[in-house]
Amino acid sequence: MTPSTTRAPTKPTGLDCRLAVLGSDVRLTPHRREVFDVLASSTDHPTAYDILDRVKSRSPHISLATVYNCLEHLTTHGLIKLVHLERGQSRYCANLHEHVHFHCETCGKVIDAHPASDFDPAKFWNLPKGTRVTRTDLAIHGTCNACATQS
Amino acid sequence: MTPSTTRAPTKPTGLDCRLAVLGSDVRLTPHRREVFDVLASSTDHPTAYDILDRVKSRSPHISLATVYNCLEHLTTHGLIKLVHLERGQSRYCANLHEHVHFHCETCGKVIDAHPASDFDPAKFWNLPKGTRVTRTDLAIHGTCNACATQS
DNA sequence: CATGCAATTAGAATCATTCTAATTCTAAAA
DNA sequence: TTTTAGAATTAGAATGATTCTAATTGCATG
Repeated sequence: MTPSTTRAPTKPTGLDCRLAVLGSDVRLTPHRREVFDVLASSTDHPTAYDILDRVKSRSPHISLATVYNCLEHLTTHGLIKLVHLERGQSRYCANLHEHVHFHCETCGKVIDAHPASDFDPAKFWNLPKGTRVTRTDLAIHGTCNACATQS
Repeated sequence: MTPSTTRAPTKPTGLDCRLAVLGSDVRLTPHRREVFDVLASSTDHPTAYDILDRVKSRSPHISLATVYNCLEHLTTHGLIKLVHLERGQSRYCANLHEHVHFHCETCGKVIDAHPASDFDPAKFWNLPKGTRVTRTDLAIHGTCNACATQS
């Protein structure tokens, strides 16, 4: 597949779903919609494999490659967030509210935590002059209540 | 190699180097020492491959497996820190002072930023009751001054 | 209804890391 | 001082996660 010319993506019409985010128009094919819905209804920060498993109940023939493609598309269009807490599989998150991730190092659970007050972490650190900040990722590692009490 | 009994690690003596960190005594073999020294004199948050390249100038026969082993040992003993900013290779950091990582999404550079005032990020977030925090990782993503000005 | 590109797919390829089994080294026991 | 047990190191295989490739399918426009 070596296209000789490039053309703007087909405009979304008909069966396509659309979602307006950050002022841009994101085209959602059925698969992309399903991947997004699965993630939006998950609170456990699933991996690509987890998402494949869950989407399969509705679309049994979807492939891992398509899940990765959809996740990539959704991420670059700002509909979901990619989370890197440790080595190995990336995790995904559809919570677009300002939040941080608490990661339990015992059971591996990831919990969203929301700010107690409005707060810009970037203000607290001496960043070099001229630095432009686009996003901050705060990961808090430790032991969750369940693991802490049963030990 | 299937040891029938387990014995406490050999006590460091003679040629072994030692470093007292966080109250524990960390045994440093020559390779571990070299890996640590390379990292301590680097400010660019090198990957395991980067470290292998740099250590090779002193120990041409060191293997990637040994570099990983040394990094693992140094990490679990608190002498260095593991940094996950994006997909792919992990990065390592010997700066044990409280700091965060600024990651330039254009050139990939990683810059340490130190706190402007004393600050506990965990205080600003509503963590579930009973949560124990062991460490926090703050990654700030954006564009560094050099990349911002030349675009 | 034909055309062209986007989306999807299966499977191969790549990349990062960990594992395995053999070898070497070192410190303490004999 | 020699022996010896286990730790460290090694090369290369294996695994796991992700990306790439090439072929196919689906859809919207001409």
